[in-house]
Amino acid sequence: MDVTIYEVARRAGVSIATVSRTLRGTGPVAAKTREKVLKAVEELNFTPSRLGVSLAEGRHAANGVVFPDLAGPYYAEVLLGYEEVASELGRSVIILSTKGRTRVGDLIKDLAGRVDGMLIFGHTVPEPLVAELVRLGVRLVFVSRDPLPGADTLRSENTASARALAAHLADHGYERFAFLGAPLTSHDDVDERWRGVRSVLGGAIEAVDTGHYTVECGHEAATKLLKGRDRPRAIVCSDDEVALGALLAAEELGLDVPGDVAVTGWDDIMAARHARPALTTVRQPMRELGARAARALDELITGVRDTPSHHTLATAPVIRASCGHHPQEVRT
Amino acid sequence: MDVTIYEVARRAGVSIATVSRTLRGTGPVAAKTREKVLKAVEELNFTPSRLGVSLAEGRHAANGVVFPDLAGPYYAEVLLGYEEVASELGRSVIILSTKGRTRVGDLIKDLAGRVDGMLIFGHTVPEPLVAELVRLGVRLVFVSRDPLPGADTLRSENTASARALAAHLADHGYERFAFLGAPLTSHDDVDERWRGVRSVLGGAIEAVDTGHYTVECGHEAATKLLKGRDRPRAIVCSDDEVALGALLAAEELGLDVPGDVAVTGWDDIMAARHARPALTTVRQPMRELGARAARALDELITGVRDTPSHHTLATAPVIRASCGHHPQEVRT
DNA sequence: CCGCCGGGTGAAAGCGCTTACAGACATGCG
DNA sequence: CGCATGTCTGTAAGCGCTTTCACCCGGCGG
Repeated sequence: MDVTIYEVARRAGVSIATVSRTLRGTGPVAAKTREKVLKAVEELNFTPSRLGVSLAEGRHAANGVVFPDLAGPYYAEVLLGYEEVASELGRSVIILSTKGRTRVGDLIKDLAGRVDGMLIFGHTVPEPLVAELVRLGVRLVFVSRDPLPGADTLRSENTASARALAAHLADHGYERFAFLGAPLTSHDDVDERWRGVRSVLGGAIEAVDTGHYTVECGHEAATKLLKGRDRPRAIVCSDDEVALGALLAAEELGLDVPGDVAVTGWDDIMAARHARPALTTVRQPMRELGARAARALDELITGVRDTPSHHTLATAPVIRASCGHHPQEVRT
Repeated sequence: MDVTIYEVARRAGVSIATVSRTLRGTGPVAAKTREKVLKAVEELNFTPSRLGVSLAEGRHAANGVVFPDLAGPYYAEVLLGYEEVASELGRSVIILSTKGRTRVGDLIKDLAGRVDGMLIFGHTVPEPLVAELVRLGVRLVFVSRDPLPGADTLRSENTASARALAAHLADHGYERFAFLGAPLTSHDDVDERWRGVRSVLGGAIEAVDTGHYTVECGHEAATKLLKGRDRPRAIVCSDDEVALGALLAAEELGLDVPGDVAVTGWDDIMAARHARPALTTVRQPMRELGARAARALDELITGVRDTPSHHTLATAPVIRASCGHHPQEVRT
């Protein structure tokens, strides 16, 4: 990777400008000259240095993606959708996970210096830093957070599906519910889900904090909940991983799902379909979320659009076995 | 992001060389000068352009990761382990998925121009291109492929664990087995698993091709297999996703697992533990695979080591419910 | 009092490319 | 035949940084 445009030019007997023009198709080049250049390029196996190109062009042709973790399938799926489109658009994707990182600010700033724009998940980045990035003119797209000025936001619908899910559970005839989720403080997806559910179930549902959205935390919180008196008849979980933890807890306690207690998740990750029993959840178009984010970012970078856009993608409940018995078996 | 080192120098009343020296701590700088420079940096909120630094330094401080897909949890996990260490070592990671891509060669070459080295999964990249990359002097680490000259390889153990798994199944008293996997042609992980299993079970096991390592392919192949006459008593799957497909197939056909047919997977992905029934599988240290790869690549790049190394990480069967009934319940 | 040494600094040469600008050379027209 | 008009090509100025080299200057030993 250390043959430069100068060597090509020398070998072809032309100037580096001509080589550049030939390769990029900018400006006129005589057919004979082009041929000579291409031949030299071929022989030397020349690939323009990305660094040189970027420096001269003043753009990176790369995007960043910032996420808290890749452990669950959610981020991986969105990332995948993103990468596919970004690559199509000729941009590389640089990833940055913030989990367990100290000095996230520095990492983000370094990243900002390597890309033309970035996708940031939810509230991964502290608000002041977000403001600074916006001020610096970094093109930003946020996935799954509430709209903010100066950047695109993209998320999937929560409230309506939460209502639909709650209504479905109510139809099963249950009367006491619990909502298992992480801190319900910030304006994030889970908060909206909680509010959607509560708007239907009202005082019949109580919120329980799990700390994090993981199987372990769900397991722990559910165990406590199910062991206690006044065990809820149905547990609505903030996401699938917490729900899987709840399922495990019920199993260990010898409780039948959905006979003794119903459980629902959110996201429809791979494991949901295969769980014991199959998990009723809400499907998020994760890959499309990523794909749309990539296109949005591209618009921002190329300047096709300069006013922030805020979109919400539709979601839908996926009714499986964990929420209760259904007359005719539904299979997904 | 457009304040340059020149502006800082002007504001601090020094030359750009001094600014650079101050910031990088290379060369002597008088305390008073340093202070002036730092003050100017602070006021202008200066961050050195990554492009400029890289061009001058002749290195990218970035690594690439090439994988076929991020759909399953396997790649995501390895990637996560990789990113964590790479970031610790001050390197960004650029991802490239080859799934459904045409002109993979160009993509890889472009990537090669953006990084100091890369991690490539298995046989994602066509062999001639691998050779070219090696020839070009790109630092390479391959994960889960057989050793090749000129690059590091890192994989997890297959044969011994496959034998152990097969022995365990034999202990259950089964006599007819099937191996469900993708084309057993290349020298890859699955091939080793197959040979390990067969070395124990001999003629009692037959291989069935699934085409791809996906739930759908596993489902399809297993359905055919289980519907046919001479249904095997146990199905050893090439990986967890195929196994999940097999589990689904058995369920649909009204067959009890492990009562009517036993099923095992490989990888111990998240869904394995939660499957109906919990899936017996082999645990691969996915995250560690990634972490080790990152360190190996770093050694290659920094020049600490220049001879390729080839390592194999240990794996172990995880016995759960899908392989048969066990006297005392094992829970993981 | 002289010469040396070394800390501190700046000028300038890259790093590999793109592109504005200008020059060279044909060609076509009046 | 002269000139305008193109077409093609080369020169050189960046892009933002690192680093070598040379230089200046004060302090020290001789």
